[in-house]
Amino acid sequence: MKTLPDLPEEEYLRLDHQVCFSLNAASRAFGSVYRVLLSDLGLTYPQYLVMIVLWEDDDLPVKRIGERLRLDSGTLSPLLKRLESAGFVRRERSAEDERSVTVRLTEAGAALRGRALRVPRQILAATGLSLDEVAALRDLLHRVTDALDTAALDGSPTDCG
Amino acid sequence: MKTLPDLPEEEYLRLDHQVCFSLNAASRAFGSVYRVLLSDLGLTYPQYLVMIVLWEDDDLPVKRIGERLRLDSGTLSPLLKRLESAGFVRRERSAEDERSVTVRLTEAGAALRGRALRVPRQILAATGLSLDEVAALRDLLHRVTDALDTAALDGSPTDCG
DNA sequence: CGCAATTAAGTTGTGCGCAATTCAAATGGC
DNA sequence: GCCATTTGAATTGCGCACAACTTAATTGCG
Repeated sequence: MKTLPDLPEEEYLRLDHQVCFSLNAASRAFGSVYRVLLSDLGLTYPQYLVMIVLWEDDDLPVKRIGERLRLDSGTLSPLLKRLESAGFVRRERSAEDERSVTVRLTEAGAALRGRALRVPRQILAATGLSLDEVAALRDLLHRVTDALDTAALDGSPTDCG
Repeated sequence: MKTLPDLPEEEYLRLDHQVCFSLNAASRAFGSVYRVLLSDLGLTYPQYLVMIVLWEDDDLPVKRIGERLRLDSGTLSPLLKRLESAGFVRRERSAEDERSVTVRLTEAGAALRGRALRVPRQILAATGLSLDEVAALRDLLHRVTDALDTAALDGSPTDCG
């Protein structure tokens, strides 16, 4: 199984060939559009993601939220504090396990969902993609993410050659 | 021309359906792998991108670098300062236009390219994608980015309905 | 020419993302 | 039961991304 042809390394180093850069650029382009749509709701995009998780499944420990979003407490702790002071969630120490902090929607947080419902369609429209293309893109990205995670875990210098 | 079928808004709000999240996750997965590879060179990923631009085309004003990477001076100014104090670039006011600052590789910066040549292949290998798949992904991402940029410029609430 | 508008960098402030560390609570081996 | 280990959050520190603003140089209109 051969994945890498014998092209000069020079070629691969060009900016135009960097997938990661395209990915990065796309991610930031999304950011601009989301920023406009979400400013109405008083949310940043990462905060919106946390709210989506809670709208699907309320009353979660920080740990679980982090697992779903691939974020650690270093990112989530301050973010959740901001969501709390915005009045969208409440945080309380778990009774069974005093180490754990449970995050729960407030009424305002739950109510916000209604106003958020229109966002995904607007975003989808802004991408100019069909639903099939979106699905294809998502699957491709999942594959890449999994592969990269594996490579990172192996810590291997991915011996190629 | 119909791009959006009549599914309940609820469906679209699920985390699994958010392309942007997949994109985000992929971007961060790339980050972990790049971090390991680039720490050898003493570069962060955004710094690496700036170096790629300069390796392709040395002696550029900050403005041009920003255009290629979609970054503004608020991001580039401190980043370039760090590259300068790392000894990889030099910054000097342009003679013809005193407003402009020209960025130029030092010998160390130019020499670094040799050690960076192996990075793209390692990254490509880590993605587990074929060259064709990479190209397809890149094209799809470019399309999305362009569409999102247009939507952002229009500032339109992307009337869908 | 003279002055308003534009342009290029830089600065400030906010919020992420992540590594590294700290602390307290829980767990497991003996 | 006791103590080392592990675990969940929080904190600290650094770098990036971006909005908003500042400053200084240039352009262009009258």
